[in-house]
Amino acid sequence: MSTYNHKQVEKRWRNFWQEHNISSVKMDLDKPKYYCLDMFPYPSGSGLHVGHWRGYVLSDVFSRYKTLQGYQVLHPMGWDAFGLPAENDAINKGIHPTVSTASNIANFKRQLQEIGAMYNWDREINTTDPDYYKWTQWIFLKMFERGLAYQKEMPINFCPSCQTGLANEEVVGGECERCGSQVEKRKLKQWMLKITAYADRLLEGLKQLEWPEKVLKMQEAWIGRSEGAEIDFYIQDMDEKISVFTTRPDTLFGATFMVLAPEHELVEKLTTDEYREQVEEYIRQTQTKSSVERMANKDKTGVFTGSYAINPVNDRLIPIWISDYVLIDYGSGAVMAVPAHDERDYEFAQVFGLDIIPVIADLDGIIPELPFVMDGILINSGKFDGLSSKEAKDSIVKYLAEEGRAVATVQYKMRDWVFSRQRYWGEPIPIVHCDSCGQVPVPESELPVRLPDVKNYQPTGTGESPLAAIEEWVNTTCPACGGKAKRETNTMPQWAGSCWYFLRYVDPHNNEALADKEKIKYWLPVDLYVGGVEHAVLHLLYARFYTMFLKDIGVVEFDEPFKKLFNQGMITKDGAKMSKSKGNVVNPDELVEHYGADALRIYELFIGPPEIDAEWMDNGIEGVYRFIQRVWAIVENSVNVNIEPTRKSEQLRHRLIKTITERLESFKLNTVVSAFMEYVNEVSQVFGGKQMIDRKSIETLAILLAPLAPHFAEEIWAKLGNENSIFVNATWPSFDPEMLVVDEVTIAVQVNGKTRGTVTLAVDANEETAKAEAFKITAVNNALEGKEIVKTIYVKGKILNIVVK
RNA sequence: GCCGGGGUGGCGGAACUGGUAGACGCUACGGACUUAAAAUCCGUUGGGCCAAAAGCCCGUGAGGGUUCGAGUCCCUCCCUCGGCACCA
Repeated sequence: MSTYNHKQVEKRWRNFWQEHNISSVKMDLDKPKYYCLDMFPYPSGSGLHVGHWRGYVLSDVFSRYKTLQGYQVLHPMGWDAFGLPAENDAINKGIHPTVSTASNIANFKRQLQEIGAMYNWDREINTTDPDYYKWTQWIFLKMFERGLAYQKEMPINFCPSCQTGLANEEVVGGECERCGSQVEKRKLKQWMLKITAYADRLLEGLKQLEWPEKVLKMQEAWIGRSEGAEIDFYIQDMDEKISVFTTRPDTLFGATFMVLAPEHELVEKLTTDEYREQVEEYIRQTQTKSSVERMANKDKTGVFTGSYAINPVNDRLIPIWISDYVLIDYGSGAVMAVPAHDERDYEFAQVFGLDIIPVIADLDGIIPELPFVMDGILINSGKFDGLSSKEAKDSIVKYLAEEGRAVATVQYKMRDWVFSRQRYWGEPIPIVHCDSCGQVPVPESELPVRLPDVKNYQPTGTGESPLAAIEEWVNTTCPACGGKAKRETNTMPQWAGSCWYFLRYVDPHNNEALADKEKIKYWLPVDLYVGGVEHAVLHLLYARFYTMFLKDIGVVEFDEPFKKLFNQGMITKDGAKMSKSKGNVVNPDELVEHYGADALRIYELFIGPPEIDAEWMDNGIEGVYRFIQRVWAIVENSVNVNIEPTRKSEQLRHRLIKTITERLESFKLNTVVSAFMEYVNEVSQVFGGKQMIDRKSIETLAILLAPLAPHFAEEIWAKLGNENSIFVNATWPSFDPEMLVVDEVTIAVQVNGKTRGTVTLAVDANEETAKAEAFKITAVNNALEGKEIVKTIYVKGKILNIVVK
């Protein structure tokens, strides 16, 4: 008997699939479709480890399962290839990003092919391909046309030593990731995308998604909608007013001071000469404080400006302070401080000895310990006394609104998206700056604006992108007036290309549009999106935003691109996330070599519940390997022998179909594997423990195994005499419920809830029969001795419990 | 601090809607085959009492509760991993 030679077999079938174009898929309106998408990777130099494999195996299992069920399955792969590592390599080693990217992609592709994954390679995309980023730029232009892309002065991270702007993810603990210098803030004109215009839709849309609760919550928190009011405060002896946002207008009578962000535009005007020195010193301090310090130290600091505002409900004069606990970019950058009912204001009032007036009592009318931040009943609030917080929020805003001094509003934590990077390796922003015409979009016919080749990737030192140094590229003519103009030298962030890539896969070579409308209509939305939870907010929010925008301009017909999201858990080694620096990376290549891709695939599933983190065990794969060998031995023993199925073997077979199907559908993939093992253990006993089974059982087993172990299943399928691929020939089997009915069942016998033994009965045996059998058990009789039976509980097929006293 | 996940043998984990806790796999030990080894196959493997078996006791992070019966439901708490964090 020959052992199963995975190396030969897997290679042969991979060739077969390639030669017969098995993975190619076309739109077919007569068939149902299934779009199974992996988050496409950034092709890094270090390749894939077994942690990455987990998600890819999962999506491939699902794709193959759906294929066997007769769906047209779109399961594409591509490369999110713009990004910093390639650019850094270019700076440090002088390798052109295109070159390093291409070789990394080749390695990734090899690894993915070794998984045996059924990717539609004829639809491969690459975000750095000009034919692709042409459309990334096109979407930007459409946003620009509609006022959703605009420029604004924004502080960016700047490394004084590397002389370059840094992305947030390159700043670690306030220091430059590469050289360790303190990162500074520099104000530069940045491109922004007005994602806030979609805040409500982004929030609302979450309701219809089958996403992990965790991700929905994270997005909700990120959008951070809060309802409240804007209230105007006049300034004493000055023709100015300050507007504040509050969610608690019911506490307005308790506002005893006001706090502005140090950057607030009125600070200078409000500061009296007496306090000017201190105020300026404080502002200077906050500016030099790194964001890390500002976050770490939550002790309240601040200074008085010398001016007073007037509380609009009681005309009380309240001092105006500045403090860095008030953020300039939320609300109006100013707050009314109600120390009795807000923890931060309370702390501030304590530090500086400011008045604290309670205006909310609890529901029993008692003033609780301050600060009391819950809703309650109003006190010390003039004619509003006695109202509940809820009523008062309304009434007070209405009252002030009559005089135009308040308006109900909604605020979001989400900010507009800073969309420019001072980088070479990204999509050029297709805008031209003309002295007479201003910002002029590059005409669609001139897209793509290609990245020029450069010799030197060194940053310019001005905080501009390296593109700024390429004069022949920067200097151009204005598309509007034909005069001298300069190209925008900022590039797009890495997220840009991934915001819409799932659309391109349906029509990757289209030159006329980002994708054909009919094809979009057929394939989208994505039925299953598989990827790591690290993209819970940014990528998944940006992609939703893009989709909504594309719907608004008539490119797509749906709001939400990803119906169902699945986040696979991380695979850890020695209790830690796998990383090169920790030296705990498990490389799949050797495992594939030794045990085969199928064994590795199955182990990736078997390791634990797919959504939960799992610890890698080197010898865990051994068990899976043995399982494959064992099944192979059974197949070899049986295939040329004529074995008649028995009732028992048929029952096991039908039960297996049911179990595997149900567990696949509910993503309990670790238990899919154990179900196969249990089946093989049991079925090999059926025919006298001879490690042989009937042909029908082998056939079913092969099909059910095919999503998990495609090469292995093909080999069995061929051994059965089939000539084409199992994925072409076979269809997913169904089970007969009648075959699941068992006639005997073993149930537990308990005395007072403690199990004392088991009895095997006919499924529909009555209580008397059950009891009679139970009384034959020594342990049951021991427990009953000298006791009185109070009652018995008998649940057919489940339990017999005898209650005694 | 807030939100979410997790806590079950030596290890990874199973357990439907409350019904025999520890399936399946790993490890370890014993045995068969072999000149020997590898591979394979068979058996044992939560802890304890007992020479052994029968039998009994304990056992799903801790403590309470509901129930004939709780890993599963309710209350209080602990540990751990992630996310957010001065958003008024």
